[in-house]
Amino acid sequence: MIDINLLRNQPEIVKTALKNRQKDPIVADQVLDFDKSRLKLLSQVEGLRSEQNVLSRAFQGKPTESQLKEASVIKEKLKTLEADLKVIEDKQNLVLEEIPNIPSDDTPIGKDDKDNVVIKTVGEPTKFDFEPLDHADLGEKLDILDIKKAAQVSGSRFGYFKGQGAVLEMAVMFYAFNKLVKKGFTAMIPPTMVKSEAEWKCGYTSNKNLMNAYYSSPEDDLIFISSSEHVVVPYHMDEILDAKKFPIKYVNYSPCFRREAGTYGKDMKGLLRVHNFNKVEMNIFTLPDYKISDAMCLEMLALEEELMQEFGIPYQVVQACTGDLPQPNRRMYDLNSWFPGQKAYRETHSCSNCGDYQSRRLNTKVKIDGKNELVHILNATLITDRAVLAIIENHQQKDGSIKIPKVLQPYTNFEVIKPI
RNA sequence: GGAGGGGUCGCAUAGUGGUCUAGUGCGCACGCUUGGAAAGCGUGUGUGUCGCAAGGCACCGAGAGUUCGAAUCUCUCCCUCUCCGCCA
Repeated sequence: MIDINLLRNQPEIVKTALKNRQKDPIVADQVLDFDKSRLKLLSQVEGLRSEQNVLSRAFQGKPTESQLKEASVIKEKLKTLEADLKVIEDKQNLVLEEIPNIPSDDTPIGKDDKDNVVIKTVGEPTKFDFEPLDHADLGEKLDILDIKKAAQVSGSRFGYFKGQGAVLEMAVMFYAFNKLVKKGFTAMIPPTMVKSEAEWKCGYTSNKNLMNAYYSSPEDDLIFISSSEHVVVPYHMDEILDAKKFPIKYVNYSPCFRREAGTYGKDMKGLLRVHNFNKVEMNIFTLPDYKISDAMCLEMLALEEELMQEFGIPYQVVQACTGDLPQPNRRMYDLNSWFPGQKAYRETHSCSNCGDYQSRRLNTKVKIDGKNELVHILNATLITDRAVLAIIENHQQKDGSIKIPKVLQPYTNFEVIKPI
């Protein structure tokens, strides 16, 4: 949620942001209108409550008839005014929640992901002296991925990692996880279901379309996480953190669940777009200073890059434009890896600074010079299944085998996946 | 899933309808005292919100209700502890 004071004091900033993010700026005025009437009502209600309190304190023992009468009058007035206030508060919040975060100044302005800007290309698309296969074909030939069986058992957009494929998956996850633990991140394996309230505080579900993106169990009021961010970021809700311990860095491993509603027909071959995948994620809490948190965002990006370089995957770094920015983000980079089977760069990572957009509702603060300030919160992919697919495609050999990157070999205990 | 106990200011506790504008202890901060420290003594000590300010309002797990008035009574929910059941 954005700061209502920003909207009150500098509405133009919010309106420009809305425009750039392809939203109707009228919501800014709607909130301000509600805010005006709300404050008016609020001062009336508080005035009445004050009268009520004064009167109540004057009662010693039993109140007299006339005192009771006076109190009843106040009570009746309060009843209607409080109801009005509640209605207008709810209305205001509903619209306010829809306003996304203000993009950073250097975020390119654009309509959708087509306007994202490539800021870096590392390596060249892998060259082969044969026609490379995609991971689905390779996976079937080598018996390391089973998509057909998964379709029978669980439906479309699921997969089995099998045999050496399963070992490779675990090796990639654990290598990445351990790498950050060695760099001082706190390791986390969080719950994979979250109460709707905590999910709401993360700021994604105020965009109503997003509820469609999640699996949920309404009778239990639980939502399956689409990323460990949704349970690790609320880990510090309603806390005042110790400034001396900043930045607070977590590396989390978890399965992730996404309905992928509205993506019918897209990426139907292979396991690039699945309902259920594994991910190692970074979540960082920094002091509330964009200089600090934006620098941290770049540090996370560097870690993503380091890993992909170790795995020998060519990639591009893309800066998301205003139209492609998720609701809580002020800035986002995507890392797109080369997939020889598709002859295309595909998104494997993202890296975001959400500023105080999430901490405002989560009520996660830090005491600075005696004042409590909302912290900045960042999230970034370290590695997912998609990177495993990229390894499979980029390291395929003419004889149909797959070479395992050196850094992973101590974790897989094999150097190559050979055809059966 | 069943039975019972409990959730109060950083921590521990008191509080069972008006004296709670939440007391006390610990912790913390500052001061006095001291050669210095400890002890002792004194003062202070949360969050949010409205307001230029003075100050007001709200917050005792969350929400609703009863009442002139709720930490206190009622209802629903959440969390937690103990026991039983089930179970990796």
